[in-house]
Amino acid sequence: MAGKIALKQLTRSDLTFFQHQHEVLQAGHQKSINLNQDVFVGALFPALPDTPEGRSGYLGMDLVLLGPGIHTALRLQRKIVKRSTYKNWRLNGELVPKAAAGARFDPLQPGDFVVFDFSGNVFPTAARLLFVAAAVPEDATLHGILAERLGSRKMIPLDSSELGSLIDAAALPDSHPALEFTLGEAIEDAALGGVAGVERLFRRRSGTTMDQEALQRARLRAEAVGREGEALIDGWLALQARQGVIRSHRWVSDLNAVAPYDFSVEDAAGNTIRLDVKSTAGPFERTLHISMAELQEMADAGRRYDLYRVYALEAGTARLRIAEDMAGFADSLLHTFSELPEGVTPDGVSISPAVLLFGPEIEIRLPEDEED
DNA sequence: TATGGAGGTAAGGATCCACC
DNA sequence: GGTGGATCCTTACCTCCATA
Repeated sequence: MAGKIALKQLTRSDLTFFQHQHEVLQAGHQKSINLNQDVFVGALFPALPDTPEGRSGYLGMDLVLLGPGIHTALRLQRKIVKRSTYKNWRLNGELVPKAAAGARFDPLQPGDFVVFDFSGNVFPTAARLLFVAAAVPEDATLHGILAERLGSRKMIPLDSSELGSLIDAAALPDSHPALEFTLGEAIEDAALGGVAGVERLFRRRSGTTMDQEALQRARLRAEAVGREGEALIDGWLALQARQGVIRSHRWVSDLNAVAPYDFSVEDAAGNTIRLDVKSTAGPFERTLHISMAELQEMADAGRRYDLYRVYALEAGTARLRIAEDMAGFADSLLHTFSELPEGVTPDGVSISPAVLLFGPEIEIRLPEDEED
């Protein structure tokens, strides 16, 4: 996940977000977690006040709650609101009921931590929340490290690499949900069949039931991202056709899921180009995977085959870089594979985008009527 | 040191819903 | 329909801190 990350120390009133603490702490009627202005808007979403969503003061939100300690993810729908009279945005809506959460959040006390990982570039559309409680033995080391990092401040932004370093330093047990933050890229890679991701997970994790759940979530997410990326390119190509940049296009994989390419495009000169879309919500550099069938199709010298790298993908927006005419590259790989012993055939390859010749970045932002 | 902005807390009003 | 409790939302006020 290419998230915007923040670390916050929980106050008494923040903990009223949970039914148990709301009853026990008697910390007022507020049922929300305060999102400090300087971090939530200033550091993470500076353009938010200028968006219709920001002006509406209402952001619907899918939440995945992780921790404290070792628990499976709890999914909820809540909202982040800011009325005109509010000073801060607040994660609000409804407290987390005991019926849904059991006793897992009961150990949380004022002074404990929550790590927010928001999805969304301009405004948040979803978030993962990792709760870290001093009273939970599995969290104790990480709690100390986060306390030292936060110092006297109440809420700070973090980048993913720094969060990864903090979590690594805590030497958490293999099944701790915080590892989803450091191993998210590896999980996505493994879900797509990447060898590097599998190796990294194998080194760090021990195949618990939580791993299966995380992997399944990553697989479903990767599929959804792939589909969303193709839909976005479909809309973008339609726009290109209307502007006369291309004559027409056809979304082939929408009709035939096993097709070795995603789109067939007729350019302005009437040439047919096949193209495959590789999408990620993460950064451009994330490893991409090409199947053997796609490689063979690429190597067909009679027709141009382009690779579309869609990244930083989120609702209706993404960035795109295009590697044109992959035939030579695919041909060289297939030549290498021909040296393998008879009866041995690779299923596909994992490729760092750095080894391909990509064109400049194109920002894709479709008008609302182009989405879907 | 004064001031203003932001964070945290708590009081009270509005609304919903179960029960009679 | 009336009543009362639970829940949710709004707002006021206190405290802290950065800045001039």
